[in-house]
Amino acid sequence: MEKESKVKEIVKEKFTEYLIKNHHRRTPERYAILDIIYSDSRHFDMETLYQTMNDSNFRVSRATLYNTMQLLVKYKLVIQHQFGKNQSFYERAYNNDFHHHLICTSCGKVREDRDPTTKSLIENRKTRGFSATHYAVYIYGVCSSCQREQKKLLKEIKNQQKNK
Amino acid sequence: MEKESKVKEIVKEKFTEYLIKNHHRRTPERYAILDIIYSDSRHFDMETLYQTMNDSNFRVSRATLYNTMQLLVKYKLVIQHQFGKNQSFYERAYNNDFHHHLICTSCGKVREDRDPTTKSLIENRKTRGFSATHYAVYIYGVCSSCQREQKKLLKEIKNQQKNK
DNA sequence: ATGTATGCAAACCATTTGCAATGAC
DNA sequence: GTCATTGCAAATGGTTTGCATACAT
Repeated sequence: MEKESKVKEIVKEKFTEYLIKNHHRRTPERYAILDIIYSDSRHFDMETLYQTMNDSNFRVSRATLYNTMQLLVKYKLVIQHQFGKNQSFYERAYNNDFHHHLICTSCGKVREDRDPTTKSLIENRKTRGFSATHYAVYIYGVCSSCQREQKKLLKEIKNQQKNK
Repeated sequence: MEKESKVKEIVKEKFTEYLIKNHHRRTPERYAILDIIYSDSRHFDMETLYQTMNDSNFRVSRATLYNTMQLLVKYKLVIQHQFGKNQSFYERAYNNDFHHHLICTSCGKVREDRDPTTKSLIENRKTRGFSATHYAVYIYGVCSSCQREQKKLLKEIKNQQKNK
């Protein structure tokens, strides 16, 4: 808990630094958005963020959300993902351990999976003529609950054929 | 060259097998699309595929393209990517060595980078309650030509400030 | 005071969908 | 002959944009 609030302070400082350096204004909206994002370490989509913001005491327009997310991504305070649908997902970048993303192609849910080995492997891999800043690993498959669902369905089909 | 045409034959057979098994029709459009895709080993977007198809002697509608791509992805003959924009990219799945994707955040170009080590590491990693089918590694950064561009720009700015 | 950021609504654009016509089975 | 597939055009939905207003500097 205590550590979390410290993280919030640090990213807030970093954000301030970037905003000043790039001659952008330090608006309450921007800080409110950053705060909400760093109140949770999981990934989220825009609609969820929009709802969460407006359920909290801070009403923000979608336009401002998109605008601010672009800044945060550029400043590397937020990572942007696309898990196969034409929709962006985001997660905080600072103080967030590297993890693979296990994406269920059946229900669309995304699970995280920490993997320090792959992390260091990818990080230490140098590629001539390319200056890497960040990376992502997406593993597609079927999650356990969808596997159960599919087995059940298969069984039903077999039973139906038997009863013919 | 010879090997390539053999690959085409094999995927064609696989496609036929899947289509029959799933009671889908074997239309000339579907085979023409598969053929075009396996004429190139690089990734491509829908618009490019649409143009390529129509520049060749086979005119196909966008609807059919999207429809067929869904099938090919489902049958794992094609891999679908999203490199950060709300647009899908595709590449053939069969006989295509695993590679990382180096995505330039400046110009958007995507380069491939073979890496057998990471491949086996990810493949051998078992995750409880998740049955993985395929995976992708995206590395974001700045490509060499954009790095040069940026350095040049920086120099110009410095010179301008000097001349003031 | 100046001009950037916000909020709203309209525009955008890749993708999906509805439907009549076509053609694989 | 039947019904899945095609092609077209319209709809969808996440994201972007234009513009008047608000407010950080």
